[in-house]
Amino acid sequence: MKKAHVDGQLCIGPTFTKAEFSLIKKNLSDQKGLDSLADLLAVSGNRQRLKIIYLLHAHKEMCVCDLAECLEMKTSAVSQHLRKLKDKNIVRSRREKQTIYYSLVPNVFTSNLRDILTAEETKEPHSFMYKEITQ
Amino acid sequence: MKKAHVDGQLCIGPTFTKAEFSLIKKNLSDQKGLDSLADLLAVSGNRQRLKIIYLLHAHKEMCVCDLAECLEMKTSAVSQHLRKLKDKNIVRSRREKQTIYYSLVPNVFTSNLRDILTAEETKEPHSFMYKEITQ
DNA sequence: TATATATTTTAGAATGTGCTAATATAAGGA
DNA sequence: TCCTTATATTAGCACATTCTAAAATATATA
Repeated sequence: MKKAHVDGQLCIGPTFTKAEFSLIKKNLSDQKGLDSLADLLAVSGNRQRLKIIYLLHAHKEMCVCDLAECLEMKTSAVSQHLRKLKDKNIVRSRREKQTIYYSLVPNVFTSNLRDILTAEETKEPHSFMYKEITQ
Repeated sequence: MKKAHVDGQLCIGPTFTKAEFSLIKKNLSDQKGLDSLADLLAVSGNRQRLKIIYLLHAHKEMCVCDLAECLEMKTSAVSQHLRKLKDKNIVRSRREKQTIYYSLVPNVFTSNLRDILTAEETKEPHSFMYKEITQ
């Protein structure tokens, strides 16, 4: 089984053949959802935005200035975070008079997030995340 | 039910009382795992790093230059991504001669990621992420 | 209409991230 | 030992992100 030289760099370790690399690369580029998933994770993976997600998870819906008060942030900053969450279909909004209420969109991604948040609640810090599965 | 003025800003919409805000803020700061979870999501929420996670999910273990070849990146860049993933206990490494093999750490977080990646595989792009749950 | 409340948008500054190129470290083999 | 391979580290640049402050927009009410 002949090993493939990596393009610019030298690397002839105990790896894959050129044909195998081609297959792996093809399969990788076929996973069209990966980039979208990365974007969803990135938008959720901000401390303030995850707190927003948590608050909406815990309170069903909240307006911008409620969130600003809870997070001790300017409404302007909260609004910018909410726009990013809305762009990724993580939250939605409804208007009632001047007030705009935000809530989590019930989709597969937020449902996974809710599961993680529920499991995390009332637990020791980090216990959920870092506990290794030994099987 | 008297409404609370939000600190610097004016906001007396149909929101919570000061006492309720206190409780919500206290509960929020009690959720010690939120920041760690945000950090995990942020590290996973990078397109190249998620591809690394996907490749390790699909191939059990790979060395740095295998990953570099598949991702068409410099080994240096891959190595920097791997360090971030290792810092968050998402991947681990083992040495065999000069070669260092990386694999996913089997913990609750990576197990959730694997579930999402498995569900995403063989599906239409975006179908998994954006399909709304109507119940 | 004028004024107040609620939210959004924008510009700009500070900070963070991800890459390249160069260098360093580590292990194997001549 | 010297040279090659494999990986890691560092500095520095380009670009992205997040905040503040100010202005804009939208709605409600006197």
